[in-house]
Amino acid sequence: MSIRFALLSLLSGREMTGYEVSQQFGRSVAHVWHAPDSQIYPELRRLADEGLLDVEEVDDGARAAKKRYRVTDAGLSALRDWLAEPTPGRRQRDPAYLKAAYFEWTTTATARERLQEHLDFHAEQQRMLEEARATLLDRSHPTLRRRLERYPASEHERIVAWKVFAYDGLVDAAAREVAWARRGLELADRLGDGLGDGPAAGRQA
Amino acid sequence: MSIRFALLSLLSGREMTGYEVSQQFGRSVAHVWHAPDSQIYPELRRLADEGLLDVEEVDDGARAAKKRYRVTDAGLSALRDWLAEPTPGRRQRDPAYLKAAYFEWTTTATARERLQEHLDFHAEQQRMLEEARATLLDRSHPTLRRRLERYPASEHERIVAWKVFAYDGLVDAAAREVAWARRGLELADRLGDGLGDGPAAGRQA
DNA sequence: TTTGACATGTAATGAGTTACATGATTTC
DNA sequence: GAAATCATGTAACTCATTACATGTCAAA
Repeated sequence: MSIRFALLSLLSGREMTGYEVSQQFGRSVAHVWHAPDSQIYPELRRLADEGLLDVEEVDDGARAAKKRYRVTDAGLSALRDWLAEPTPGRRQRDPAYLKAAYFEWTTTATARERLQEHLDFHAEQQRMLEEARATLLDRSHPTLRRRLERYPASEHERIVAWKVFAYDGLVDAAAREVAWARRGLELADRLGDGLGDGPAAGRQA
Repeated sequence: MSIRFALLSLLSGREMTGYEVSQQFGRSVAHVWHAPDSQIYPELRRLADEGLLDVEEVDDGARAAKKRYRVTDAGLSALRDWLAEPTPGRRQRDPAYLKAAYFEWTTTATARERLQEHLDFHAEQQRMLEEARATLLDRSHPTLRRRLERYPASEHERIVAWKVFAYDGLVDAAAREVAWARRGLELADRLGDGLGDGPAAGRQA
């Protein structure tokens, strides 16, 4: 259900067409909440149907009719209500950890592959997040700039501070995953090639 | 799709009835992969239908007929194949971070509530995970004990090491969430009560 | 002339959640 | 006699994923 609030959050910065939303989404909110186009467009329509967004058909003649969305007062108030609601505790559900806990069933070589994969993925995530964090800090992030323009300078620090805080957490999380995978690779080294009688060898007692 | 592998993983330790699975699940695998009963029972049946589990109806007279499940060779090989598959990269999707990035739309007091909630939740998670990790390390964890009994002592280290490694990562992750929430509370202190012209006050430029 | 960006989706499927249903037995 | 534990699910729903569908315009 958060997809709608991710969209309201993004649109709270400025009005956008559906296409812009789908583009901007990837460059900003997606770092905290991923969603594909096939979820974005229908949800925009639903939000409009419920009066949380205003739609304006922008017919620029030639091109396909685009729609410009703007958050309504009802939309803002839904956003505030959501922020004021307790956040349901997140369920543990990461396949990488599930696999790791049962690496006994595979060879050390395979475990190493999975860990290297994990390392590469989160190192790349970390890089992207650090980059985004930097453009927030120096206020060069385009979506943020447009957002700040609407508020007095006295508010800017507060707005930026929370976003940087969120990104700090994400960068840390990615770095932690990288470190974990590294420790796993070291453990693989210590365990050696796993030859022997173990479950990994396919024999059971 | 990981629910089936979570079940195969658990049952790879020893055979169990559906009820035992649902109980043990909560005490072991659930730390890495949460699932409610309503997902467990139907999935056990599906796994049996596909030949990855053997079922034996245990009719102990009085009680309702229980079913004892045992992993088949096909089941073990499915488990190994899954471990050998690349793990799809995880999507960023934590409502706590989404909210934090848009705390500008609420008061500092509300932000503080959300952060305290986050802190409490993950502190409790950390406590539980540390406890579980300790019982793995000293081999007193009942599910682990039964598992180890089936293998020669030379294999024990390897089996335990990966599990402890997985739990290490989870403990770290929980600790990191706690630390993040703490930094957020400090930020809330620095930002003060957020009175003023900001979006949180309900006025837009 | 082909590629890529613009622009908006639908359809089918799969995964996960919540709430409910049922009845026996053991323990207090 | 009531409550907890044993034992197994179904049904309805929401949420998310994957794959596909359609067509225009601008630039190389």
